[in-house]
Amino acid sequence: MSRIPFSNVAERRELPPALAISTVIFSLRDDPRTGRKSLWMPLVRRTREPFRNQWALPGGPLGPRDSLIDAAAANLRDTTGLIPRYLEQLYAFGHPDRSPTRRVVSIVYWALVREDDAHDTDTEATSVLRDDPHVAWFRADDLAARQDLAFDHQEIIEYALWRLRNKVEYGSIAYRLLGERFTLAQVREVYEAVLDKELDPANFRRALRSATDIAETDEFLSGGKHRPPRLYRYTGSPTHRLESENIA
Amino acid sequence: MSRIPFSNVAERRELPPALAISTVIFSLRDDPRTGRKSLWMPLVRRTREPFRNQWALPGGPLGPRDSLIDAAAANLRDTTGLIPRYLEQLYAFGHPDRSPTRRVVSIVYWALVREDDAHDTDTEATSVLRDDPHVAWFRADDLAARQDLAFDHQEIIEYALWRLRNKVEYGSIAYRLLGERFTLAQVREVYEAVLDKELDPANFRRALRSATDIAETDEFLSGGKHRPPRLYRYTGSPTHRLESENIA
DNA sequence: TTAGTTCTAGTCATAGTGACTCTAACAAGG
DNA sequence: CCTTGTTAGAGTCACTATGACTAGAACTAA
Repeated sequence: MSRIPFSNVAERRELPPALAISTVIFSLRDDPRTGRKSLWMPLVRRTREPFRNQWALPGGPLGPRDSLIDAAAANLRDTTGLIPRYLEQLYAFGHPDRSPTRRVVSIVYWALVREDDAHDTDTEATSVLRDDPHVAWFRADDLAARQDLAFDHQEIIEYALWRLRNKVEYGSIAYRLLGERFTLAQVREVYEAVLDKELDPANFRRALRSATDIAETDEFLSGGKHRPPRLYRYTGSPTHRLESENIA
Repeated sequence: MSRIPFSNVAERRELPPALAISTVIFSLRDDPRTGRKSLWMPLVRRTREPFRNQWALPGGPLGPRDSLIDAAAANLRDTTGLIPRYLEQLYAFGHPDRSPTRRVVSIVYWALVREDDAHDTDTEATSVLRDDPHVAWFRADDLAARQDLAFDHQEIIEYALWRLRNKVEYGSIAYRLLGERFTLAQVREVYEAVLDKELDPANFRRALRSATDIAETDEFLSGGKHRPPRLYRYTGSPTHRLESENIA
């Protein structure tokens, strides 16, 4: 690893572009504002220039022996402690001026994390330095409107949100944000959070029951102050287009 | 540009990954086999190792001042002479072993070219060396099954074909593969070629007329041995998600 | 003038969907 | 024990989208 000194930014820009991997992480959380569930994501605070102390997507360099998705998963674990249930390539961002120093091309992945997994990590991360946390969670909708994020990360988040909302296979998305067993109402909550609109429970139920990748179990979820709903499980295959992508 | 000598492949692999841009180009052509139109794409013959003399996707390095899409367009013009009507990022391929020499991460774009534009270039390219052409056109379906392409380009083509067939906005795709004015039957030919199945003319007509991004003109296409069909034009906006992407 | 072709309009049955109603099955509180 | 509140889950109705099909319109070629 030889570091070559350059006198100014212009010269650094003529270097071959550096390659970085970043990840947009989605999880589901209770939203104190609306009372419903909504989409949240963790950002990390930058410790170095440029954009020191500003919030950024977790990311890092590409290891010499890692595939792109492995690099994304490894980095995600190192920076946030999270292990995603889903990981898919989002887009490669490479505008020449997206980094003020040397040119960086970022291959961005997007990940889905279960609510339980995410909450564990959250407390763990904030317990280190509660006043100045290294990782913090934000409402996805808020971030898409903020202007103080590092690099072009606000634009990336905006695009990730768009992709999530225009994803065709919502079935698998809901499953990966929930646990092994779930009620149809929970799936509906996922849809409502992602699409940001209320759905008719009866019609939604009818649609889901005609979906092939969800099967009913013999278990029911008791404890609510109402009729116990039946639990369902995901039966669709975890594989996707492009083998070895995504995560079980 | 200093070239550092390395004794073996293993050491080269520890270098930072090189970045390359490649493009999968689709165009529409008469298919002598089926008699209908089908999807074709041009490949270039490699002049250097590795995979010397084998067919590969057109591609090249990323210029220091070009955006990713500009690099794709520039390279596409230089290697094949083609100017695409549509250009969108497909995927970033970065498996550690996809190149036998040093590690290469390829950001791949996919392009749509009009039949007229493509045919000009074809004759131009083959006229240079008719026996051993630099560029040649292949049926997309055939390529997706071939095993003798350079690098992982067969896999990339397979994925590009899958993406094209699962594209939601077919309207704009048909428009970009055709000219400014087109008949509804021509649009149907595009759909039939892409989806690889026959469509009912009357039903297809009904569906297209309810689409908002196609408007009828006062012109008709005469010359056929049948009732002259009306000509239509595309009125949808060329802009897409991610500004400055795609091409007018 | 006739035959052959495609364009174009229309019908009919069916599948899917949004809005809505109603009953079932629990918990909580008197 | 019984009422009330809540959500689960089944079902109805109207409307829309779509596949299969029929038939007339408008051209060319012979």
